[in-house]
Amino acid sequence: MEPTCGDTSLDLNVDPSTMHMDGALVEELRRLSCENKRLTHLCENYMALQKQLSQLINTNFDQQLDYPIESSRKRKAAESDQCCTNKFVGVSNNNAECSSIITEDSFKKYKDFNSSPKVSKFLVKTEASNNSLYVMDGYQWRKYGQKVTRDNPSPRAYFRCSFAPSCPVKKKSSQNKIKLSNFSNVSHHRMIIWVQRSLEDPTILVTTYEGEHNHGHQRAEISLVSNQSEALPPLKGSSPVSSPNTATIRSAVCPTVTLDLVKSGLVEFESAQKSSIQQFLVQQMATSLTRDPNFTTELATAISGKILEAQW
DNA sequence: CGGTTTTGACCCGCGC
DNA sequence: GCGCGGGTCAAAACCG
Repeated sequence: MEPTCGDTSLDLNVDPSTMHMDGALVEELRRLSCENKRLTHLCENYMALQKQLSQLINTNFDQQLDYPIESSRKRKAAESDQCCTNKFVGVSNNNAECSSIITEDSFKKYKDFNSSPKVSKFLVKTEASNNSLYVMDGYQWRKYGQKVTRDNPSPRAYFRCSFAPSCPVKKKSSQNKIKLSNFSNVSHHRMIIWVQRSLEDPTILVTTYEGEHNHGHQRAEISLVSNQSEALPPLKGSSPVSSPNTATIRSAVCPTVTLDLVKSGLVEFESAQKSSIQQFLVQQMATSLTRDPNFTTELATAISGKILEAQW
């Protein structure tokens, strides 16, 4: 499937002082130009193949997602609520040619069959070595249970949205536990998530959301995992969101950025968050690309090709 | 010390 | 009514 090609590594360590526009050099530049065109063509073919693959995967996921939700209670709810069930497929950018891949942290909504988000289902591609059930989607979740279900040996983890100004769900001292009856009054505010690994593909996390957030994102946690670095471990213990008025952007490479929401407010935070993420993504891509010796080689080849074209 | 995670126990709905 | 299985609770452990 992967197109085969010869050794494309080029020795561009040429001393400019020894550079003479003689026949040999022109011939070399012509060869490099041809090679560059061949690489470009190769890259286009690769992208086309990858597009086809992702379309194929999406088709398969659509078929797999048509199974009813496991619990009989859920099954009934799903039947009655079928029209408002969303099915999303989160697909990581698993381009092996890049030195960075975007993992579950930045999964995207791939399909939206209905505008009502009461029940949403995501498939999130994860690293094979990553066994955690954490899905970083910008919100902060508190795990409140884990269960091994009958039809899947992988445990299912249950999370609740742990922070919202209007959300009364809080864990207090042992004398002031939140009872189940408290939830019934605020059921429309309640946001529940459960996560389970797919039986067919253990690297895929099946993430189901129930309810709607009545607040903005509390935290944008984008993790770009390069070939050298590791995925961020789940946040344990004390949350980096030290107060309800702060939000933290973490990354494996960049230092932690904490935004003060006291003055700016949530709306401004949303835009600041987006621009921070965009800025971070650009920086991360640039860092990853410049760190890759193959990229610098290809860049030099492309530039020399352009120079050659201009000269002809 | 306060918040989060873990995990066994309990609750409750459903099918038989 | 009983058993099963999924969902949730809550005490203890853990962590920064």
